[in-house]
Amino acid sequence: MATLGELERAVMDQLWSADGPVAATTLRDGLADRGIALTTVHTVLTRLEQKGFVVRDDARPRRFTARASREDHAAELMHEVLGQAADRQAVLARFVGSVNDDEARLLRELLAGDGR
Amino acid sequence: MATLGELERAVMDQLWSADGPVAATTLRDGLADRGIALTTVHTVLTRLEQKGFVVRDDARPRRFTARASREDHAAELMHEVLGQAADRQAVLARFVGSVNDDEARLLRELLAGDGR
DNA sequence: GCGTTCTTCTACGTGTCGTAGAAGAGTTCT
DNA sequence: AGAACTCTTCTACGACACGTAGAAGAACGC
Repeated sequence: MATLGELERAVMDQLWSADGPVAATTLRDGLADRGIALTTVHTVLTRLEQKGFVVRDDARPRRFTARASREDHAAELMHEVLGQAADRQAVLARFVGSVNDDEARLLRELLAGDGR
Repeated sequence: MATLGELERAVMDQLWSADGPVAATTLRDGLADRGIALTTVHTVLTRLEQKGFVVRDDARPRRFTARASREDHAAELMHEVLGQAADRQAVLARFVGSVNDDEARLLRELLAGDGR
C-alpha cells in the first residue's frame, strides 16, 4: 500500500479540491501557510507521479491532476485493507458493528439498491 | 495512522495467529526463514509496544500479546480511512459499489440484524 | 534578445525500520 | 553458592522515504 507523507497528502488535498488540472505555482500558493518553495512542490509532484497518484500534462506551464478522486482513493484504501485480511467476513462484521447510525442507514440503502 | 514495516507485520502475523501470549524465542523460530537474531525480534517488539500494537507481560521469559485481533485491526484501519474523508457517504458508496457479491450479501445480513 | 518563469537535477537532514552486538539481569543445574 | 546458560535492554548503524531547496538549463513573453 503506497503511503503518503504530510506534504504529499497536503498536495493531494489541493488537487482533489480543484476541479481541473492545477499548475505548480497554484499549489504552492495554496500551501502558502507552509512557506514552501516552488521546487519543493515540484519534487513532491514528481514523487506523487511515480507513485501513480498524479498525472502531469504536457502543456507548458505543466498542470497536474489527481488520478483518482479523493473518495475513490479512500474506497480503494478500504478495499486494500479488507483484501489483506484472511477472514474478510470477520473484518466486515467488525466494521459494520462500529459504524454510526447514519452510516448504517446509508449502507442499507446502498445495498438495497443493487439487486445482487 | 501508525504504519507497520515488513518485519513488524510478520511479527504481528505471528502474534495474531497464536492463541495466547508468545515468547520472543518462539517468534524468532516462526520467522526462521528470515534467519533473524533474537535481539532483532526484541527490538521490533519494543517498537510495536511503543506503537500500541503489542503488550508484554512481566513473566520472566517475557511473553507478548497483540492488543487487537487481526480483524479488529483491519476494521479499525478501515474506519480510520473512512474517518479521514470529508464526504464519508461518497466513500461508502464507492466502497459498496466495488465489493463482490458474497461480501454484499454478508453486509446486507449484518445490517439487517441490528435494528438501527 | 533579454529578462522572467518553469522544470529538472542533485543533494542534504531527519525519521523510521531492519538489523544486530555488547553488556547486564535473571534462571537453571549441579 | 557458583557456573553456565538464556533473556532483556541499550546502543548503533545502514538503507530508504520524505521534506526541503539551490543550481542550472529550458521555455516563454515582450
